[in-house]
Amino acid sequence: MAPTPKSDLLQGTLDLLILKTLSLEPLHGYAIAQRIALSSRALLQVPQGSLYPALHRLENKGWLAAEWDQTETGREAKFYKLTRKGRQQLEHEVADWKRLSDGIGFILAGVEE
Amino acid sequence: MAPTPKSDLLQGTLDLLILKTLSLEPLHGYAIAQRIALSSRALLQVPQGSLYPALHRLENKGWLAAEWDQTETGREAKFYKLTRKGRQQLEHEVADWKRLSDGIGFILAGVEE
DNA sequence: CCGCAACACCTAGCCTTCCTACCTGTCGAT
DNA sequence: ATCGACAGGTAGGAAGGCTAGGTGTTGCGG
Repeated sequence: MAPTPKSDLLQGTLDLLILKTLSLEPLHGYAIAQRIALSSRALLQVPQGSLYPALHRLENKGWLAAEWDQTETGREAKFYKLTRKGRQQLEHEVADWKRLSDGIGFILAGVEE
Repeated sequence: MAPTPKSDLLQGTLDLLILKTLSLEPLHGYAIAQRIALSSRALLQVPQGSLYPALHRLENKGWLAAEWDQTETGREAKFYKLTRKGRQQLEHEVADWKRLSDGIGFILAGVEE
């Protein structure tokens, strides 16, 4: 079978990925997905059916602000950018991720004391 | 503020933690939670209400086998051990974790290209 | 002797988040 | 004229974890 590009990321990481991606520059939804795929070196891919609801969710929580604008190619698209709260949330999520990632790292390494 | 013991791990990682912990030696449920806390250096803590249902789930999938026995202190406890299928699943989950972890690592590092 | 903490197991019910599978519409190239 | 990439979206369901409760035992401090 084909190398199975594998979608399926872990619950909870999607917010982190979106927030981090938008912390560099505002982007529209479609571009966010591309950017995530690109900068994760194709390890992670976000399906549209996960992405758009997530964007709405994050916007409702006040972490993102949306605005219609034009892409470089002259199309209408909804651009999202981080709010102040979103930036704080990002820091928070990065810390959480690090804790989890370190914790699992220890366990997988079999490092005991 | 106190170091915030923080529970809340990500969905999907619990199976990995249990499988890995049991790959070293069979343990009963209560001890699994302690072992995870210990070998993650207290970064991760699994509440009982997450642990026991997870053990049943993994057993139903055929990844664990359970057996009543006595603890060192002479109490009855249900000991779980990995099945062959469980070991395969562990490998699988480790690979998935690595992919995710690397992917997010790239993105957080801002490594592009 | 009483009570409480640690040991050890369990369930119900809710909540969140994600995925699959759809749908709409535009633009450019073939 | 049609097809793929671009760009947005929804509906429905499944999965998995958390909170909050519950049972019973053992051992220790007061």
